[in-house]
Amino acid sequence: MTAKEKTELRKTHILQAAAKVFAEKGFQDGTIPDVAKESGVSEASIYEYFTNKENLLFSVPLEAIQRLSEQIDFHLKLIRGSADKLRAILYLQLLFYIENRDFAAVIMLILKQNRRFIDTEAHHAIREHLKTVDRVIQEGMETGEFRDDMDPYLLRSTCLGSMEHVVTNWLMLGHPTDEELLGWVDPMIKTLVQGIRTENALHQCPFQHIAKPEDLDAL
Amino acid sequence: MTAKEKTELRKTHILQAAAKVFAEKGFQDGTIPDVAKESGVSEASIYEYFTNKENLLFSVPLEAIQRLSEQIDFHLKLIRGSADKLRAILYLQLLFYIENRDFAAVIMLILKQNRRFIDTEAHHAIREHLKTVDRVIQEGMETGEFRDDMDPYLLRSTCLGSMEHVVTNWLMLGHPTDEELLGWVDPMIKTLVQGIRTENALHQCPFQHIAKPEDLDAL
Amino acid sequence: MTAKEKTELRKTHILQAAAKVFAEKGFQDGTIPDVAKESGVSEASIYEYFTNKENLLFSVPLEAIQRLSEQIDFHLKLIRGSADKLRAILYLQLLFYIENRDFAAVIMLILKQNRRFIDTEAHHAIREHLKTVDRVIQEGMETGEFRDDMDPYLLRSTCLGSMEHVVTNWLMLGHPTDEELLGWVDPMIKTLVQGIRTENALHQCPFQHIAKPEDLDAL
Amino acid sequence: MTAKEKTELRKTHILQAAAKVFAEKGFQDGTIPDVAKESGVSEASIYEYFTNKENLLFSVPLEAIQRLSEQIDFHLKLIRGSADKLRAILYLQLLFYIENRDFAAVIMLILKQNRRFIDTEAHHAIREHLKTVDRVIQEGMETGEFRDDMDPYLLRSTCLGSMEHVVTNWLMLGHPTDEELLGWVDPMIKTLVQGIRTENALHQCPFQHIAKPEDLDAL
DNA sequence: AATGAATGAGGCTTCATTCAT
DNA sequence: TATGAATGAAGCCTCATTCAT
Repeated sequence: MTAKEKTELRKTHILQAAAKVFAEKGFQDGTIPDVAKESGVSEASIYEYFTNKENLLFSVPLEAIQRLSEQIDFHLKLIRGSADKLRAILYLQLLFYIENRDFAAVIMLILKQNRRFIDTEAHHAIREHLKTVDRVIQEGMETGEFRDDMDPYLLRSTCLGSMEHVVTNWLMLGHPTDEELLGWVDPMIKTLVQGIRTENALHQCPFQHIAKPEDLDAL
Repeated sequence: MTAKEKTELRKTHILQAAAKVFAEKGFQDGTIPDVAKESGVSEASIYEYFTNKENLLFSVPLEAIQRLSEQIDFHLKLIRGSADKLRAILYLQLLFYIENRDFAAVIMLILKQNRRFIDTEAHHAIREHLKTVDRVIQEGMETGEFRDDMDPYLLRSTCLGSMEHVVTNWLMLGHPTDEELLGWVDPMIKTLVQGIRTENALHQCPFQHIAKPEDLDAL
Repeated sequence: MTAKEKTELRKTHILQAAAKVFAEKGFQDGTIPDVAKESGVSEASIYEYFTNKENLLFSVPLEAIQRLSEQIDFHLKLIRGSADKLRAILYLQLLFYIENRDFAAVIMLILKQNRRFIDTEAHHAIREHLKTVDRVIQEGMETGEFRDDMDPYLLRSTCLGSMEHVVTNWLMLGHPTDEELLGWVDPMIKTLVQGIRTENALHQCPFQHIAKPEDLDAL
Repeated sequence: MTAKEKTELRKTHILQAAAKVFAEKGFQDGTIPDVAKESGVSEASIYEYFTNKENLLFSVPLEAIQRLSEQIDFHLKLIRGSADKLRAILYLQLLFYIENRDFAAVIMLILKQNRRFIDTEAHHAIREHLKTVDRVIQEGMETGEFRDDMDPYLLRSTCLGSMEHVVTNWLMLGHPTDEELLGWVDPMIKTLVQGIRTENALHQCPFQHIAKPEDLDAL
């Protein structure tokens, strides 16, 4: 028992080191020797826990994503209103990124780009999480809180894309600060929910002349 | 004259090959030998045109971004209405990505992640482009077409983030098809402009109880 | 214990191979692959022991010089008379060169020419050795065995320069044979100590008219 | 005629550039591109004048050595006394090195180490120069100005070795200054001619017990 | 279980050299 | 004659990975 726990601890330890190294240097520039140094574990030992360098990379977000997912699922049960649920998702996700910056960098900057990541258990967990978001959106449409004349996938993309864009800039440029970042959740949600246009502009949506006729009905 | 043109042609040729290689394999897994093979030029010759592997990478988007930027600037002059202008920007950008898939992949997947890219001429061109977007948003706020109670940076992030998210998925997952992708411009704009909520929900924005008091006025 | 010894042995082994390769081909023409082949060790392994090709080069003479230095210091304690001490120094040094031809070539032909070698631990050891020579000369002047109207640095240069010239030719031209070389120690010392001129010529040193007045007293 | 002169000028120009480059960086680290840049001539053009990089190197000292040799030969005719002649040789050689530092570095530091240099026309010129030195020494022995119980080769080695040692240090360490260096000719000659020992020590040459019996007679 | 030691594989890069103009 | 352009060849070095202890 203690032996197994010890092993598990060591593994976590290596994963944290890997997250830091990969976050700082990227996957290819971050080396196994780097991870060994950072974790204080020998190179050979890393291969006792992970079959591969890539396997190590893919293992970095696994546990974290699951934890985040569970957390979100739990909170969603306590919230009524689709917009509020959306808000909670973004909030918790941002909070998680802030508290686990290295993981965030690995997920947002490195894994996003790796085609093989898609076949991974971690990516499966991400897709599960996406389903949750989809469910919230679906629910919002069904209850009439959200428009139902929009592509749900686009809606999701808009929500997540906004956040990811902001997070990526935060990771790459160090802007804004952690606190400011969290403070942006509400404005972000507000923008998404209310839309850009003013009330006056409500009935003269200027691009509609390009849209297909059936879109007009949707207004 | 012809000699210089030939040289320029060769350079462009190498850049296209590099774009393809890096788009397919990533920066580190794509090798100079790969680019040499793809372009039919010797490895050594590549170094006649580019000082570095990284310099080669950074040169890939340079000309393309400038071309796109000029194109966008030109079209914007012909369009009235901020929303329509936003739409044109997204449309042209998507069109460009579709027509230059490799460049798109290099910009969206590879360079996004490279910290040194920020100090690059190409990145400068990108920042210039961002300024154009900002100007459109600013203009929309000033003319009253857009709400002016929102952070312009967030607005921009929402627009671009949505598109980038979609493009990234298109690049990584091959979904949707090229035609579908272009067809999403209008729905995307619509989502952004109109917001998510229904008319009924207009006056009961559910998350406002968290927002600061002055936000209420803004409604 | 045995493990450490084995490591040390391997290192020495590589150093000997390196000495041979560099002695035969020079530093630049002698390659790491050459050293690998000569030592029967893989290229990569060489980098386990030495950070650099240059570091490998600089490590070649390190241990040898220290050993020689200690040997000389030990013998000097047993000898009276500055000329005899000088003789011992030259003798031991020549003997060492003969017995370690590759090291000799590396020191005399290759390192002599490398400006960065000066900042090296090995070069420090050489400077220590030079101090020993200086001390002998100083002592000879103080005891009255040597003239004290000469620049000690020049005296040292004459002694070492003579030897180095002979050794360099021996290394480059293979002339004279090893035995002959050792046999030259006494004539060399004799030449240095007695000077070139005959007794008759003692008082008509022809170039003195250029020398400073006080030099005349010294005669 | 003018065409030929122009060609000759260009060649000299390249040689000077090569001397500078090789003197500063060594033969291998100094590249043809370096020489091209330094001389303002294209790389390809260098190959119009020299078959090889090594041929370029070997051509660097050729003309200079011949010029120096002729100069020395000329001056020697004007001087009586072997010691004075020796002095003139050292003086002119040092002067030449000082005035042609790059050539000096190439000869002393680079070519000394190159085995193929021996088969070169320039090396032939050097050997001719050595014969001149030998002739002076021989003459000194025959006229009774120099001892004739010494190996002439050793005598020459002592003279040249002393000088080379000093010059090498001057080149590598920048010590002494150019003026000081020339001022050392007389002390150097004095040391060589008079020997190290004092008059008192004349009849108790301490190492003689090792020397062969016939050496005793020489005293 | 943990690791020191060893290496195959391969990438980036540089240059001497050639050739067509 | 002069050179811009092109490249084959090769070296240094790094690292993921294995294996004996």
